Amino acid sequence: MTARRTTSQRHEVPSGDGLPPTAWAVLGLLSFPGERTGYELKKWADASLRFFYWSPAISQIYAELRRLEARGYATSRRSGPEEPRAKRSYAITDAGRTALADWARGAGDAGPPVLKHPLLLRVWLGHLTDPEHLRALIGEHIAQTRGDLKEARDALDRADGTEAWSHPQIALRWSVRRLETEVELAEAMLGDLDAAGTGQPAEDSPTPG
Amino acid sequence: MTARRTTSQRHEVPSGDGLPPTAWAVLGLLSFPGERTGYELKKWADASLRFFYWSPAISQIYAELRRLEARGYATSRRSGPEEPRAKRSYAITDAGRTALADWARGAGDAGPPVLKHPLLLRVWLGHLTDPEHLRALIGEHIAQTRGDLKEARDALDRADGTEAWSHPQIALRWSVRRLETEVELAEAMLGDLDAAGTGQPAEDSPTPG
DNA sequence: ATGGACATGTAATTTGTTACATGATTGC
DNA sequence: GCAATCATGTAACAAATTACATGTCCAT
Repeated sequence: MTARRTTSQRHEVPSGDGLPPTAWAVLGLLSFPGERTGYELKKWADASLRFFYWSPAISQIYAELRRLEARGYATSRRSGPEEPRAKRSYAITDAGRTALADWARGAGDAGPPVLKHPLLLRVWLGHLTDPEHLRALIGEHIAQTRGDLKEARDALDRADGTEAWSHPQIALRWSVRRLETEVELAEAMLGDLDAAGTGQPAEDSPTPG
Repeated sequence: MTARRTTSQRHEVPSGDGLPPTAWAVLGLLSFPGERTGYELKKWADASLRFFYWSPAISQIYAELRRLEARGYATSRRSGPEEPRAKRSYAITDAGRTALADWARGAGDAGPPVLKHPLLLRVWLGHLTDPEHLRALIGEHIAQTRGDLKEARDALDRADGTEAWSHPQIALRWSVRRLETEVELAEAMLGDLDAAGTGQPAEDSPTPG
Protein backbone atom coordinates (compact mmCIF):
# COMPACT_ATOMS: atom_id res chain seq x y z
CA MET A 1 0.00 0.00 0.00
CA THR A 2 1.36 3.46 0.70
CA ALA A 3 3.25 4.81 3.67
CA ARG A 4 4.74 3.24 6.72
CA ARG A 5 1.97 3.40 9.18
CA THR A 6 -0.79 3.97 6.80
CA THR A 7 -1.76 0.47 5.98
CA SER A 8 -3.44 -0.61 9.20
CA GLN A 9 -2.17 -3.99 8.13
CA ARG A 10 0.55 -3.35 10.68
CA HIS A 11 0.68 -2.83 14.40
CA GLU A 12 0.07 -6.43 15.15
CA VAL A 13 -2.24 -6.28 18.12
CA PRO A 14 -0.77 -8.97 20.33
CA SER A 15 -2.23 -12.44 20.56
CA GLY A 16 -1.54 -14.75 23.44
CA ASP A 17 0.38 -12.84 26.04
CA GLY A 18 0.09 -9.17 25.09
CA LEU A 19 -2.81 -6.97 26.10
CA PRO A 20 -4.67 -4.32 24.14
CA PRO A 21 -4.07 -0.67 25.08
CA THR A 22 -7.45 -0.59 26.77
CA ALA A 23 -6.31 -3.14 29.31
CA TRP A 24 -3.24 -1.01 30.06
CA ALA A 25 -5.46 2.01 30.38
CA VAL A 26 -7.57 0.25 33.00
CA LEU A 27 -4.49 -1.03 34.79
CA GLY A 28 -3.14 2.48 34.57
CA LEU A 29 -6.18 3.82 36.41
CA LEU A 30 -5.39 1.28 39.08
CA SER A 31 -1.73 2.31 39.23
CA PHE A 32 -2.53 5.49 41.10
CA PRO A 33 -2.74 5.35 44.89
CA GLY A 34 -5.82 3.71 46.38
CA GLU A 35 -8.10 0.86 45.42
CA ARG A 36 -11.27 1.31 43.42
CA THR A 37 -14.31 -0.46 42.08
CA GLY A 38 -15.20 -0.88 38.43
CA TYR A 39 -17.89 1.69 38.83
CA GLU A 40 -15.48 4.25 40.24
CA LEU A 41 -13.03 3.49 37.45
CA LYS A 42 -15.73 4.18 34.89
CA LYS A 43 -16.53 7.52 36.46
CA TRP A 44 -12.89 8.46 36.52
CA ALA A 45 -12.45 7.39 32.91
CA ASP A 46 -15.43 9.52 31.92
CA ALA A 47 -14.04 12.49 33.75
CA SER A 48 -10.50 12.35 32.54
CA LEU A 49 -9.22 9.41 30.51
CA ARG A 50 -11.77 10.09 27.80
CA PHE A 51 -10.13 13.39 26.89
CA PHE A 52 -7.05 11.74 25.51
CA TYR A 53 -7.94 8.08 25.32
CA TRP A 54 -11.66 7.22 25.29
CA SER A 55 -13.77 5.75 28.04
CA PRO A 56 -14.61 2.04 27.68
CA ALA A 57 -18.13 0.79 28.40
CA ILE A 58 -18.65 -0.20 32.02
CA SER A 59 -19.15 -3.82 30.99
CA GLN A 60 -15.79 -3.78 29.30
CA ILE A 61 -14.13 -2.33 32.35
CA TYR A 62 -15.50 -5.20 34.43
CA ALA A 63 -14.26 -7.64 31.81
CA GLU A 64 -10.80 -6.09 31.74
CA LEU A 65 -10.62 -6.15 35.52
CA ARG A 66 -11.36 -9.87 35.50
CA ARG A 67 -8.71 -10.45 32.85
CA LEU A 68 -6.20 -8.36 34.77
CA GLU A 69 -6.92 -10.35 37.90
CA ALA A 70 -6.61 -13.65 36.00
CA ARG A 71 -3.13 -12.56 34.91
CA GLY A 72 -2.16 -11.64 38.42
CA TYR A 73 -1.88 -7.96 37.60
CA ALA A 74 -4.63 -7.00 40.01
CA THR A 75 -6.30 -8.36 43.11
CA SER A 76 -9.81 -7.79 44.35
CA ARG A 77 -11.68 -7.99 47.59
CA ARG A 78 -15.27 -7.74 48.63
CA SER A 79 -16.57 -5.21 51.10
CA GLY A 80 -19.29 -7.11 52.94
CA PRO A 81 -17.50 -10.48 52.97
CA GLU A 82 -19.86 -12.87 51.22
CA GLU A 83 -22.75 -11.08 49.59
CA PRO A 84 -23.33 -12.11 46.01
CA ARG A 85 -23.33 -8.73 44.31
CA ALA A 86 -21.41 -6.66 46.77
CA LYS A 87 -18.97 -3.92 45.98
CA ARG A 88 -15.66 -5.30 44.76
CA SER A 89 -12.52 -3.22 44.99
CA TYR A 90 -9.46 -3.77 42.84
CA ALA A 91 -5.84 -2.96 43.49
CA ILE A 92 -2.78 -3.32 41.30
CA THR A 93 -0.19 -5.97 42.24
CA ASP A 94 3.59 -5.71 42.02
CA ALA A 95 3.48 -7.92 38.93
CA GLY A 96 0.91 -5.59 37.45
CA ARG A 97 3.01 -2.55 38.17
CA THR A 98 6.03 -4.18 36.55
CA ALA A 99 4.09 -5.24 33.46
CA LEU A 100 2.57 -1.80 33.13
CA ALA A 101 5.94 -0.12 33.44
CA ASP A 102 7.30 -2.44 30.74
CA TRP A 103 4.45 -1.51 28.46
CA ALA A 104 4.77 2.18 29.18
CA ARG A 105 8.39 2.21 28.17
CA GLY A 106 7.86 -0.22 25.28
CA ALA A 107 9.89 0.66 22.20
CA GLY A 108 8.40 2.96 19.62
CA ASP A 109 4.81 3.94 19.43
CA ALA A 110 1.97 1.82 20.72
CA GLY A 111 0.05 2.46 17.55
CA PRO A 112 -0.78 5.74 15.92
CA PRO A 113 -3.36 8.04 17.42
CA VAL A 114 -6.79 7.27 16.02
CA LEU A 115 -9.31 10.00 15.48
CA LYS A 116 -12.91 9.24 14.52
CA HIS A 117 -14.67 12.49 13.92
CA PRO A 118 -18.25 11.98 12.72
CA LEU A 119 -18.74 15.71 12.23
CA LEU A 120 -15.90 15.83 9.74
CA LEU A 121 -17.40 12.88 7.95
CA ARG A 122 -20.52 14.95 7.47
CA VAL A 123 -18.65 18.03 6.37
CA TRP A 124 -16.72 15.88 3.92
CA LEU A 125 -20.09 14.78 2.56
CA GLY A 126 -21.25 18.37 2.44
CA HIS A 127 -22.26 18.15 -1.19
CA LEU A 128 -25.28 16.13 0.00
CA THR A 129 -26.60 18.66 2.49
CA ASP A 130 -27.43 22.30 2.57
CA PRO A 131 -24.81 24.69 3.92
CA GLU A 132 -27.14 26.01 6.60
CA HIS A 133 -27.56 22.63 8.19
CA LEU A 134 -23.85 22.00 8.09
CA ARG A 135 -23.19 25.27 9.85
CA ALA A 136 -25.72 24.31 12.52
CA LEU A 137 -23.98 20.98 13.10
CA ILE A 138 -20.65 22.72 13.46
CA GLY A 139 -22.23 25.15 15.89
CA GLU A 140 -23.52 22.28 18.00
CA HIS A 141 -20.09 20.75 17.98
CA ILE A 142 -18.52 23.98 19.17
CA ALA A 143 -20.99 24.17 22.03
CA GLN A 144 -20.32 20.54 22.93
CA THR A 145 -16.60 21.09 22.83
CA ARG A 146 -16.83 24.10 25.08
CA GLY A 147 -18.70 21.91 27.54
CA ASP A 148 -15.98 19.29 27.35
CA LEU A 149 -13.41 22.01 27.81
CA LYS A 150 -15.03 23.07 31.03
CA GLU A 151 -15.06 19.49 32.25
CA ALA A 152 -11.43 19.00 31.33
CA ARG A 153 -10.45 22.18 33.17
CA ASP A 154 -12.40 20.98 36.20
CA ALA A 155 -10.57 17.68 36.11
CA LEU A 156 -7.28 19.54 35.89
CA ASP A 157 -8.23 21.68 38.87
CA ARG A 158 -9.19 18.61 40.85
CA ALA A 159 -5.82 16.96 40.24
CA ASP A 160 -3.82 18.12 43.21
CA GLY A 161 -0.25 19.23 42.95
CA THR A 162 1.40 16.24 44.55
CA GLU A 163 4.13 14.32 42.80
CA ALA A 164 1.91 11.33 41.99
CA TRP A 165 -0.46 13.40 39.87
CA SER A 166 1.99 15.44 37.87
CA HIS A 167 1.81 13.25 34.80
CA PRO A 168 -1.97 12.99 34.75
CA GLN A 169 -1.89 16.76 35.03
CA ILE A 170 0.31 17.03 31.98
CA ALA A 171 -2.07 14.79 30.06
CA LEU A 172 -5.00 16.93 31.12
CA ARG A 173 -3.16 20.12 30.27
CA TRP A 174 -2.62 18.67 26.81
CA SER A 175 -6.32 17.81 26.64
CA VAL A 176 -7.39 21.30 27.60
CA ARG A 177 -5.19 22.82 24.94
CA ARG A 178 -6.43 20.26 22.47
CA LEU A 179 -10.05 21.14 23.13
CA GLU A 180 -9.21 24.82 22.80
CA THR A 181 -7.75 24.17 19.36
CA GLU A 182 -10.74 21.98 18.51
CA VAL A 183 -12.95 25.03 18.93
CA GLU A 184 -10.61 27.16 16.84
CA LEU A 185 -10.47 24.50 14.16
CA ALA A 186 -14.26 24.35 13.98
CA GLU A 187 -14.48 28.13 13.73
CA ALA A 188 -11.92 28.18 10.95
CA MET A 189 -13.93 25.53 9.16
CA LEU A 190 -16.99 27.74 9.36
CA GLY A 191 -14.91 30.35 7.57
CA ASP A 192 -13.84 27.89 4.89
CA LEU A 193 -17.44 26.93 4.36
CA ASP A 194 -18.36 30.56 3.75
CA ALA A 195 -15.48 31.00 1.37
CA ALA A 196 -16.45 27.90 -0.60
CA GLY A 197 -19.99 29.20 -0.92
CA THR A 198 -19.17 32.74 -2.03
CA GLY A 199 -15.72 33.36 -3.48
CA GLN A 200 -13.13 30.71 -4.16
CA PRO A 201 -10.65 28.98 -1.83
CA ALA A 202 -10.41 30.97 1.41
CA GLU A 203 -9.19 34.17 2.90
CA ASP A 204 -6.62 33.32 5.54
CA SER A 205 -5.27 30.57 3.33
CA PRO A 206 -4.13 27.92 5.80
CA THR A 207 -1.65 25.85 3.83
CA PRO A 208 1.32 28.07 3.07
CA GLY A 209 4.14 25.81 1.84
CA MET B 1 -23.51 8.58 35.41
CA THR B 2 -22.35 12.12 34.79
CA ALA B 3 -22.77 14.34 31.78
CA ARG B 4 -24.92 14.12 28.70
CA ARG B 5 -22.64 12.45 26.27
CA THR B 6 -20.15 11.13 28.67
CA THR B 7 -21.63 7.81 29.49
CA SER B 8 -21.05 5.84 26.31
CA GLN B 9 -24.17 4.05 27.45
CA ARG B 10 -25.83 6.25 24.90
CA HIS B 11 -25.63 6.77 21.19
CA GLU B 12 -27.52 3.64 20.47
CA VAL B 13 -25.72 2.25 17.49
CA PRO B 14 -28.66 1.11 15.39
CA SER B 15 -29.66 -2.51 15.06
CA GLY B 16 -31.72 -3.74 12.20
CA ASP B 17 -31.98 -0.96 9.70
CA GLY B 18 -29.36 1.61 10.66
CA LEU B 19 -25.74 1.40 9.66
CA PRO B 20 -22.57 2.21 11.59
CA PRO B 21 -20.66 5.36 10.64
CA THR B 22 -18.05 3.21 8.93
CA ALA B 23 -20.62 2.00 6.41
CA TRP B 24 -21.57 5.61 5.68
CA ALA B 25 -17.93 6.47 5.31
CA VAL B 26 -17.50 3.76 2.68
CA LEU B 27 -20.69 4.77 0.93
CA GLY B 28 -19.42 8.33 1.13
CA LEU B 29 -16.26 7.36 -0.74
CA LEU B 30 -18.56 5.94 -3.39
CA SER B 31 -20.66 9.11 -3.51
CA PHE B 32 -18.00 11.01 -5.42
CA PRO B 33 -18.01 10.77 -9.21
CA GLY B 34 -16.77 7.52 -10.72
CA GLU B 35 -16.88 3.87 -9.75
CA ARG B 36 -14.14 2.16 -7.81
CA THR B 37 -12.95 -1.17 -6.48
CA GLY B 38 -12.51 -2.06 -2.83
CA TYR B 39 -8.79 -1.85 -3.28
CA GLU B 40 -8.98 1.67 -4.67
CA LEU B 41 -11.29 2.67 -1.85
CA LYS B 42 -8.77 1.43 0.67
CA LYS B 43 -5.99 3.45 -0.91
CA TRP B 44 -8.14 6.52 -0.94
CA ALA B 45 -9.15 6.00 2.68
CA ASP B 46 -5.47 5.68 3.64
CA ALA B 47 -4.61 8.83 1.79
CA SER B 48 -7.36 11.04 3.04
CA LEU B 49 -10.23 9.65 5.09
CA ARG B 50 -7.84 8.51 7.78
CA PHE B 51 -6.92 12.08 8.67
CA PHE B 52 -10.30 12.84 10.08
CA TYR B 53 -12.03 9.49 10.32
CA TRP B 54 -9.79 6.39 10.33
CA SER B 55 -9.16 3.90 7.57
CA PRO B 56 -10.93 0.53 7.93
CA ALA B 57 -9.07 -2.70 7.16
CA ILE B 58 -9.37 -3.78 3.54
CA SER B 59 -11.30 -6.85 4.60
CA GLN B 60 -13.83 -4.66 6.31
CA ILE B 61 -14.19 -2.48 3.27
CA TYR B 62 -15.03 -5.54 1.20
CA ALA B 63 -17.53 -6.60 3.85
CA GLU B 64 -19.15 -3.17 3.95
CA LEU B 65 -19.38 -3.10 0.17
CA ARG B 66 -21.21 -6.40 0.21
CA ARG B 67 -23.59 -5.12 2.86
CA LEU B 68 -24.16 -1.90 0.97
CA GLU B 69 -24.95 -3.88 -2.15
CA ALA B 70 -27.31 -6.18 -0.22
CA ARG B 71 -29.23 -3.10 0.89
CA GLY B 72 -29.42 -1.75 -2.60
CA TYR B 73 -27.22 1.23 -1.79
CA ALA B 74 -24.54 0.17 -4.24
CA THR B 75 -24.19 -1.95 -7.36
CA SER B 76 -21.19 -3.81 -8.63
CA ARG B 77 -19.99 -5.18 -11.89
CA ARG B 78 -17.11 -7.35 -12.97
CA SER B 79 -14.54 -6.34 -15.52
CA GLY B 80 -13.83 -9.55 -17.38
CA PRO B 81 -17.34 -11.00 -17.26
CA GLU B 82 -17.06 -14.31 -15.46
CA GLU B 83 -13.66 -14.78 -13.90
CA PRO B 84 -13.77 -15.93 -10.27
CA ARG B 85 -11.54 -13.29 -8.69
CA ALA B 86 -11.70 -10.47 -11.18
CA LYS B 87 -11.76 -6.80 -10.45
CA ARG B 88 -15.13 -5.70 -9.13
CA SER B 89 -16.16 -2.08 -9.34
CA TYR B 90 -18.81 -0.53 -7.16
CA ALA B 91 -21.04 2.45 -7.77
CA ILE B 92 -23.57 4.16 -5.55
CA THR B 93 -27.25 3.84 -6.44
CA ASP B 94 -29.94 6.49 -6.18
CA ALA B 95 -31.29 4.75 -3.08
CA GLY B 96 -27.79 4.84 -1.64
CA ARG B 97 -27.41 8.51 -2.38
CA THR B 98 -30.73 9.24 -0.73
CA ALA B 99 -29.92 7.17 2.36
CA LEU B 100 -26.52 8.79 2.65
CA ALA B 101 -27.97 12.27 2.33
CA ASP B 102 -30.47 11.39 5.07
CA TRP B 103 -27.68 10.25 7.31
CA ALA B 104 -25.53 13.26 6.56
CA ARG B 105 -28.24 15.64 7.59
CA GLY B 106 -29.37 13.45 10.49
CA ALA B 107 -30.35 15.43 13.54
CA GLY B 108 -27.72 16.30 16.07
CA ASP B 109 -24.34 14.72 16.26
CA ALA B 110 -23.58 11.25 14.97
CA GLY B 111 -21.69 10.52 18.13
CA PRO B 112 -18.91 12.49 19.73
CA PRO B 113 -15.46 12.54 18.20
CA VAL B 114 -13.38 9.72 19.61
CA LEU B 115 -9.69 10.15 20.15
CA LYS B 116 -7.46 7.26 21.12
CA HIS B 117 -4.00 8.58 21.70
CA PRO B 118 -1.61 5.87 22.94
CA LEU B 119 1.19 8.39 23.39
CA LEU B 120 -0.88 10.36 25.85
CA LEU B 121 -1.66 7.16 27.68
CA ARG B 122 2.05 6.71 28.18
CA VAL B 123 2.63 10.27 29.23
CA TRP B 124 -0.24 9.93 31.69
CA LEU B 125 1.61 6.92 33.10
CA GLY B 126 4.83 8.89 33.17
CA HIS B 127 5.48 8.11 36.81
CA LEU B 128 6.45 4.60 35.67
CA THR B 129 9.11 5.63 33.16
CA ASP B 130 12.11 7.85 33.03
CA PRO B 131 11.67 11.36 31.64
CA GLU B 132 14.28 10.80 28.95
CA HIS B 133 12.40 7.95 27.42
CA LEU B 134 9.15 9.89 27.49
CA ARG B 135 10.78 12.77 25.68
CA ALA B 136 12.08 10.37 23.06
CA LEU B 137 8.59 8.96 22.49
CA ILE B 138 7.20 12.44 22.08
CA GLY B 139 9.98 13.24 19.64
CA GLU B 140 9.08 10.21 17.57
CA HIS B 141 5.47 11.27 17.59
CA ILE B 142 6.38 14.73 16.36
CA ALA B 143 8.38 13.23 13.50
CA GLN B 144 5.51 10.91 12.64
CA THR B 145 3.03 13.75 12.71
CA ARG B 146 5.16 15.86 10.42
CA GLY B 147 5.15 12.96 7.99
CA ASP B 148 1.37 12.76 8.18
CA LEU B 149 1.19 16.49 7.69
CA LYS B 150 3.09 16.20 4.47
CA GLU B 151 0.77 13.47 3.27
CA ALA B 152 -2.30 15.48 4.19
CA ARG B 153 -0.96 18.50 2.32
CA ASP B 154 -0.29 16.31 -0.70
CA ALA B 155 -3.84 15.00 -0.58
CA LEU B 156 -5.11 18.55 -0.38
CA ASP B 157 -3.00 19.54 -3.37
CA ARG B 158 -4.30 16.57 -5.33
CA ALA B 159 -7.93 17.51 -4.70
CA ASP B 160 -8.72 19.65 -7.69
CA GLY B 161 -10.72 22.81 -7.44
CA THR B 162 -13.93 21.60 -9.02
CA GLU B 163 -17.23 21.95 -7.23
CA ALA B 164 -17.50 18.24 -6.38
CA TRP B 165 -14.33 18.29 -4.31
CA SER B 166 -14.84 21.46 -2.33
CA HIS B 167 -16.12 19.70 0.78
CA PRO B 168 -13.41 17.04 0.84
CA GLN B 169 -11.02 19.94 0.49
CA ILE B 170 -12.49 21.62 3.54
CA ALA B 171 -12.14 18.38 5.50
CA LEU B 172 -8.53 18.09 4.41
CA ARG B 173 -7.84 21.70 5.23
CA TRP B 174 -9.18 20.99 8.70
CA SER B 175 -6.93 17.93 8.89
CA VAL B 176 -3.85 19.88 7.89
CA ARG B 177 -4.49 22.50 10.54
CA ARG B 178 -5.23 19.76 13.05
CA LEU B 179 -1.91 18.07 12.38
CA GLU B 180 -0.14 21.40 12.68
CA THR B 181 -1.65 21.91 16.10
CA GLU B 182 -0.83 18.30 16.99
CA VAL B 183 2.84 19.16 16.56
CA GLU B 184 2.47 22.31 18.62
CA LEU B 185 0.64 20.43 21.33
CA ALA B 186 3.41 17.85 21.53
CA GLU B 187 6.03 20.57 21.74
CA ALA B 188 4.12 22.31 24.51
CA MET B 189 3.93 19.00 26.34
CA LEU B 190 7.69 18.69 26.13
CA GLY B 191 7.82 22.04 27.87
CA ASP B 192 5.41 20.90 30.58
CA LEU B 193 7.53 17.82 31.14
CA ASP B 194 10.59 19.99 31.72
CA ALA B 195 8.70 22.24 34.07
CA ALA B 196 7.41 19.27 36.07
CA GLY B 197 10.97 17.97 36.41
CA THR B 198 12.63 21.22 37.49
CA GLY B 199 10.41 23.94 38.91
CA GLN B 200 6.72 23.55 39.61
CA PRO B 201 3.74 23.87 37.26
CA ALA B 202 4.94 25.52 34.05
CA GLU B 203 6.22 28.73 32.56
CA ASP B 204 3.76 29.75 29.87
CA SER B 205 0.94 28.61 32.09
CA PRO B 206 -1.59 27.23 29.63
CA THR B 207 -4.84 27.27 31.56
CA PRO B 208 -5.65 30.88 32.31
CA GLY B 209 -9.26 31.03 33.52
C1' DA C 1 -42.63 1.14 50.24
C1' DT C 2 -41.12 3.16 46.30
C1' DG C 3 -38.27 5.28 43.07
C1' DG C 4 -33.69 6.45 41.88
C1' DA C 5 -28.87 6.30 41.97
C1' DC C 6 -25.37 2.92 42.94
C1' DA C 7 -23.30 -1.43 41.61
C1' DT C 8 -22.08 -5.80 39.31
C1' DG C 9 -22.43 -8.75 36.05
C1' DT C 10 -24.03 -11.99 31.79
C1' DA C 11 -25.55 -12.76 27.01
C1' DA C 12 -26.01 -11.66 22.46
C1' DT C 13 -24.37 -9.22 18.94
C1' DT C 14 -21.59 -6.19 16.15
C1' DT C 15 -17.44 -4.34 14.69
C1' DG C 16 -13.09 -4.73 13.38
C1' DT C 17 -8.54 -7.02 12.98
C1' DT C 18 -4.96 -10.47 11.46
C1' DA C 19 -3.75 -14.39 9.04
C1' DC C 20 -4.26 -16.82 5.25
C1' DA C 21 -5.46 -18.53 0.36
C1' DT C 22 -5.62 -17.46 -4.20
C1' DG C 23 -5.31 -15.62 -8.56
C1' DA C 24 -4.45 -11.71 -12.26
C1' DT C 25 -1.37 -8.27 -14.28
C1' DT C 26 2.78 -6.01 -15.22
C1' DG C 27 7.67 -5.00 -15.57
C1' DC C 28 12.08 -6.91 -15.92
C1' DG D 1 9.97 -17.10 -16.29
C1' DC D 2 9.63 -14.61 -11.83
C1' DA D 3 8.83 -11.17 -8.48
C1' DA D 4 6.11 -7.46 -7.09
C1' DT D 5 1.99 -5.36 -6.94
C1' DC D 6 -2.78 -5.55 -7.74
C1' DA D 7 -7.01 -7.65 -6.22
C1' DT D 8 -10.55 -10.30 -3.77
C1' DG D 9 -12.00 -12.87 -0.47
C1' DT D 10 -12.57 -16.35 3.83
C1' DA D 11 -11.83 -17.84 8.54
C1' DA D 12 -10.70 -17.19 13.11
C1' DC D 13 -10.66 -14.26 16.55
C1' DA D 14 -10.51 -10.12 19.46
C1' DA D 15 -12.52 -6.01 21.03
C1' DA D 16 -16.33 -3.48 22.31
C1' DT D 17 -21.12 -2.39 22.54
C1' DT D 18 -26.14 -2.84 23.84
C1' DA D 19 -29.59 -5.06 26.25
C1' DC D 20 -30.79 -7.24 30.03
C1' DA D 21 -31.04 -9.29 34.94
C1' DT D 22 -30.37 -8.35 39.58
C1' DG D 23 -29.61 -6.55 43.80
C1' DT D 24 -28.18 -2.71 47.40
C1' DC D 25 -28.70 1.57 49.62
C1' DC D 26 -30.82 5.83 50.56
C1' DA D 27 -34.07 9.56 50.66
C1' DT D 28 -38.81 10.78 50.59
